Amino acid sequence: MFSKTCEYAIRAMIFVAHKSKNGNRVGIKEIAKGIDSPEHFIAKILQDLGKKGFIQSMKGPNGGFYFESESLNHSIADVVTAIDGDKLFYGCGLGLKECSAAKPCPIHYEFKEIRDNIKNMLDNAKLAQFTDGLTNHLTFLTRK
Amino acid sequence: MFSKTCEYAIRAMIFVAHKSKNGNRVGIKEIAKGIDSPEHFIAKILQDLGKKGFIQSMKGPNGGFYFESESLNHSIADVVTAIDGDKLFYGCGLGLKECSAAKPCPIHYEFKEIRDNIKNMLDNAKLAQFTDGLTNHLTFLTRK
DNA sequence: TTAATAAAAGATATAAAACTCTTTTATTTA
DNA sequence: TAAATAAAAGAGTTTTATATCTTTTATTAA
Repeated sequence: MFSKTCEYAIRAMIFVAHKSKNGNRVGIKEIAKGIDSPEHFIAKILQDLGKKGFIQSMKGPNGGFYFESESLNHSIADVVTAIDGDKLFYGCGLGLKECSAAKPCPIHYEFKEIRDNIKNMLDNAKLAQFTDGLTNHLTFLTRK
Repeated sequence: MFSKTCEYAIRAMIFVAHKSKNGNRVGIKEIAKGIDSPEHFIAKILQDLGKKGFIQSMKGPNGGFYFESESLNHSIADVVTAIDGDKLFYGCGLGLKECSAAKPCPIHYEFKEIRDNIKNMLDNAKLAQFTDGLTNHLTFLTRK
């Protein structure tokens, strides 16, 4: 469904949202460990998301990644779009460049329903809402 | 959602189902043109699906790909599973190896709904049902 | 039974995604 | 202001997916 890069991105964003609740900044090593991802790889991804304004960061001692409160209101769909683009939400299921009600592929209508369903779900999934589950150990981001 | 290989596979299967209705066999060149894919690449894919019993073929003059009637009853889900595996239907949305109600990732329940939805739709989409749309020019497999 | 046809198979090439390593820059604190 | 810290940036490697080219095998029809 998502690229591996995007999976790491979502995991990292939720992890940082969770860990930086109290105003702390979270270092890249802690993030990499916390979501079980290659350190330099997730660093690149977060730098990219940082440039795009989805997450904040600061260099130096006590530096790390964190969220300004507005950023916490971003949705998983925002992250997906930033990393993988919007093909998942608007692209043809069979990969045709042009596919619409005007010139539908064979499974166009079945797919449109699914895509709308996915978009709807991911639009309504805000980063902030996933922190409590982690805090209360009801949900998990690693398998260790 | 699907790999490119899988997109080509679905397009080819529907195309052959459509073209071989009358008992004709469809050559690989015609298929490649008909679904706008690299010839040798789709050949490999169909050979693979042939070995797995999802499509039939015959060599030599008047040879090509075709369907025995039972094969036409296969679903798009069958094709997807044969090519991409069942990660889409059962895998974790965030790529965790182990993710279940017992140890859910943060978005587990939201995702389960979507996955079930996708599986249900693709299970119920049989190859045979997409041929009429092509015959009646209500649906399309290329953009030419 | 030979020539033509078309899929099967094998080997190779290219491109994209995933991942790693090294150097630089910003920030803090002693 | 110097040393330590941690992200940013740049360059490179590895792996996987996608695509191409060549040879072989099965089938048909003349």
